[in-house]
Amino acid sequence: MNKNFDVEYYKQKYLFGKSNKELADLLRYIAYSLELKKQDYFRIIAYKNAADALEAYPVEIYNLIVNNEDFQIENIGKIIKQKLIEYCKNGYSQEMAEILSEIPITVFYLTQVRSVGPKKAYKLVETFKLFNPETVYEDLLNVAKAGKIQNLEGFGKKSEESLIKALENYLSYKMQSRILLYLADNIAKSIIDWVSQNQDILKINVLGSIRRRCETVGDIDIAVATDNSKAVIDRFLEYPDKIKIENAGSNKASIIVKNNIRVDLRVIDKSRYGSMLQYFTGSKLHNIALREYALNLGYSLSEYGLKSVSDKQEISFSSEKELYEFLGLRYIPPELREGNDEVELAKKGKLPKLIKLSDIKGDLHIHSSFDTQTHYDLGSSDLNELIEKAKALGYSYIGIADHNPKYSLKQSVQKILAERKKYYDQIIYSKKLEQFNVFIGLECDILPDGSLPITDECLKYLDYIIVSIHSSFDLDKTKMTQRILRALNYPKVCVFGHPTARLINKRPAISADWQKIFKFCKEKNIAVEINSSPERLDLPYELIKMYKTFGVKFIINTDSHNADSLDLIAYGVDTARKGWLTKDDVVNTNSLDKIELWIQKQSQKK
DNA sequence: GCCGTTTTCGGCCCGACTGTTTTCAGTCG
Repeated sequence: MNKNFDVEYYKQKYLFGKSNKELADLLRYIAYSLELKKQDYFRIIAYKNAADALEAYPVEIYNLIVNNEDFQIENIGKIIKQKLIEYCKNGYSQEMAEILSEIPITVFYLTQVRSVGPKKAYKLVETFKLFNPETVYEDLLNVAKAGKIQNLEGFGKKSEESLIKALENYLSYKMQSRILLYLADNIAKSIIDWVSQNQDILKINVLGSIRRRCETVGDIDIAVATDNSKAVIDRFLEYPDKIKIENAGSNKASIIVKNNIRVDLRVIDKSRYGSMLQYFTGSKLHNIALREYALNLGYSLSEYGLKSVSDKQEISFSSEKELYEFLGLRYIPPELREGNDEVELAKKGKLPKLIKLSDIKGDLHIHSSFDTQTHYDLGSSDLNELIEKAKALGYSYIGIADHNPKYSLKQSVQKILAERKKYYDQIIYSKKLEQFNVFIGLECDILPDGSLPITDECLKYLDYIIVSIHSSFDLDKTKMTQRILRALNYPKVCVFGHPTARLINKRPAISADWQKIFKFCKEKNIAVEINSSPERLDLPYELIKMYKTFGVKFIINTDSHNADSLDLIAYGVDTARKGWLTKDDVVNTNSLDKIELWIQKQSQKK
């Protein structure tokens, strides 16, 4: 018997990985396995739903399980939960192994290729004996290139060609993850600018995860309202920076652009535009919740509108607002549509009034070009340029938080900070600022033991300190928590900078007892930073939402290294909105005198 | 297998696109 059919093979420890995404794939493979064995349709659906829910769940459940912490996820009931627990604790689950073992593992591998589902994968694996998991993609590619696939029943020349492309694509891009929101924004803007030059466009919007302001984006979706869909789609297909056209119909077309990003354009008449906008903005979980809610009112919800269950009458909506209002709901901003409890709260009228970009009155995490002899990058703009930019943004204050000088310079650290203060004070004085202030801060490393690389004598040259982690990211949870708490206890600390220290797609969040840390921040009046840098977006929105209920205050900063980057504050505001924050939750929505008072108070504390 | 303001049984979303077919299957979102 081939090893892939053997239960023992599927008992290799963590054969499918530990992340939520990988665990979700594992559940999907079980669904595929059941599908191929023609088992109960709804049992299959149940595994797929569980997989979707797990993939959308914000906390890595592997960590929860190994720490014996409980979790409740919609659509994951007792049975699947128990299997996940068994898999995470033992490295495999007996029952899962049994279900999977009737199908070669290479079948599951092939389902990762676009346009290949379980049935095609199974047929290909069986026909061409593709049992080697190490080389299955290359093996199939060779078979396809040899022209052997077009003769298979249900396949043809075209499907052979598209399979070759899909495989080549998969092989060249399989290492690539979802792109950052910031990059997706730029691509989407360029395409929208191009398409919008067509005269037949009545409305155009970006949909999906970009519109919900998710930190990363898989595909880019765009909606257009028009009476001439052919002209709009033709224009879209002529987009000059496309790599290829994926498909093109009368209501929808897809192209591939740089970074192997797929862009879908959906076209609809003006009268039903609101329904389409709502439907394809998602998220999937939000739509499920909304659909259930609508069904209770006697309507079935689709991308075309509502259909009365009783008399089949269709109702269309030209705007999203009308749709939500018709259902008796307050308008739900796209950022909140993640399938938590937003539908329920919209019904009760209890959605928060989300913070807006215009609420921001200043930015306290800016790096200037003054040479503090740090071992990090300096900023490239000087204080004059930063003040001008901040004024242009309508700010009342900024805080310069350069990196601390190198730790090895011990004796001269104080001297560098003294010179810096003198230099800044001169600029501030000479500019005769009115209704505007500059705070002189410092972004200070939290050393591995929780101490800070400055002496008490340095404090007199500083208005405030941001503490943040730039090294030793993998301490265990207990040590990391102690480390952070010690640093937060230093005098003049006002801000805990980029708390999880994650870099999206590059470095995972540190492990720490956030509950303990944020409670401490609340007690000490320390603001928890929402760092707007597109590759950080740290604190992540899930944690913001979770710990907002503690009453801790947040601050949205850019961590800018040049004046232009002050504009990126919008990404921090998006993240705050996604974390359900209001103006009152964020300290830098406060006026200058309130901020001055807060900073003074922090410096008087021991 | 999941879920419950119809709660322990009996329901569970569905339309578009592609390709191969000649009325449908597979895949995707």
